[in-house]
Amino acid sequence: MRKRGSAEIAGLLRQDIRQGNLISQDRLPAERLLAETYAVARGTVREALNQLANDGLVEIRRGSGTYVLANDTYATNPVVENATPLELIDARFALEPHICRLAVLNARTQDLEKAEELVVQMENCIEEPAQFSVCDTAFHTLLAETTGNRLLIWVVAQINGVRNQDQWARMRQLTLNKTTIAGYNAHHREVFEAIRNREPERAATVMKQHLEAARLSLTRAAST
Amino acid sequence: MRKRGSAEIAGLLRQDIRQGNLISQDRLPAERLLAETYAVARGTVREALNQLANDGLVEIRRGSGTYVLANDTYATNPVVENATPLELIDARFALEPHICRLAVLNARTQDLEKAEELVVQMENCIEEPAQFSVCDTAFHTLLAETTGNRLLIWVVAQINGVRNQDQWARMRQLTLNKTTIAGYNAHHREVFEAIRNREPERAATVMKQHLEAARLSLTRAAST
DNA sequence: TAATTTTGGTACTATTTTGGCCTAGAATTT
DNA sequence: AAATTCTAGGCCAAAATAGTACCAAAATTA
Repeated sequence: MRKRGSAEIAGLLRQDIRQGNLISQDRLPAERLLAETYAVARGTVREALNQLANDGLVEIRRGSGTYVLANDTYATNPVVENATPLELIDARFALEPHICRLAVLNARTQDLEKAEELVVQMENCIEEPAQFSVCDTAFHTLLAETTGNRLLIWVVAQINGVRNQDQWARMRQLTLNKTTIAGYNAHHREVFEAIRNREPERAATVMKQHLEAARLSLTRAAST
Repeated sequence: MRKRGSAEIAGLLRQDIRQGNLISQDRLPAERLLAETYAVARGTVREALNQLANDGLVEIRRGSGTYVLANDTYATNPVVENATPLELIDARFALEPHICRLAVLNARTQDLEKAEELVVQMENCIEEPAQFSVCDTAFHTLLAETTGNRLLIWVVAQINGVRNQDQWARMRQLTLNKTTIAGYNAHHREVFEAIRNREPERAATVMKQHLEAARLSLTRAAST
């Protein structure tokens, strides 16, 4: 892991603001908390925040907190922010099966290694929904990256940004239990093996089944 | 004069900056680290960095690091702006067939009316590639809107926003002739009728054929 | 309202990181 | 053989960071 200085942290926060993960008038975590989460001294965080304030991205209020300012430069996207979990699943239903096909065509050895690593990691997360979720996102992101198509990579990144929303987190908590995680893991492994064996249509089909299962969990959770 | 190794490294870094892997205000790895990663002595790296600094690409700050400067020459636009026509087609290949399915499920009478209007309009554009192109975009956008999925609508809008004027416009000029427009029109009409008749799979299949044809035109044009 | 907690502001020192500079020797080109 | 470039290492000074403590403004709570 690369050593992170204030410039890196400022960059990370800038990216979050640009992508709309942090929207106007949101309050950033306290400096001491940011320092802890980035495993960095508070002074470093302060330096990063001052850079952002200089750029007019945030406003720092003594005793209160640091707030994201409205900015015309980085147009935030209310549509993406407000997407419902069901809209999200539909979008993934559109994208990911074909992403699987393209991944089959472009997967290199190192991609397969990374993918298998993630699959194994997820299989060890049956009791830990939160960590499973992180790996799950990483897995689907990796598939997009494997396509080598920058446009698709970007689109998936945007959509993944939505998954960090409150509503999504709540739904996830409702739907992710031992049984569903085990089911998802079986899907993930099958997708991985289809890609490794260079079977594009099978990979796409399994991904469809995977998403269909996810959609079912969602609608079932929503109706209770 | 011996071929300078430092020039090679300067070239590699220059490429990273140009491609946007390193963007404005990013800090380059430390000289000692760069030396290690490029398997080269530190002095060589320093020589390379001084070349870049002379070219005004980076700023070297003693005790701090080497930073990428903002530069207008290498436009560091978002990925979307720089997507190639082929990446674009692949992305549409992923999205639009499923969008057709969802459109079938959600199409209201007024959506069908608008779609038919656009189909007719395109059929009158056989001699006018430019106007055909506008209607074509509108048609595909309408399909996305018909799904009612705001996330998909947004994604398609972003993809349609791909400028990359030069490359894209050139490709369009190369590929859009009377014959191809006529072919596309047949596809569009068939998609429209599949949606009107509530046949989701047929709509998706025809859309795939449509995009396959578009991809073929592209690759054929690119190889000439 | 008053007390408490939280939050940013500031100061200070010790440590680490980083670029600047130098040298001697090996490798390559002319 | 001469000249140039690269390697490898050490040392210096500038800058950034870690870590700590305390202050003041704002927010929260009793």
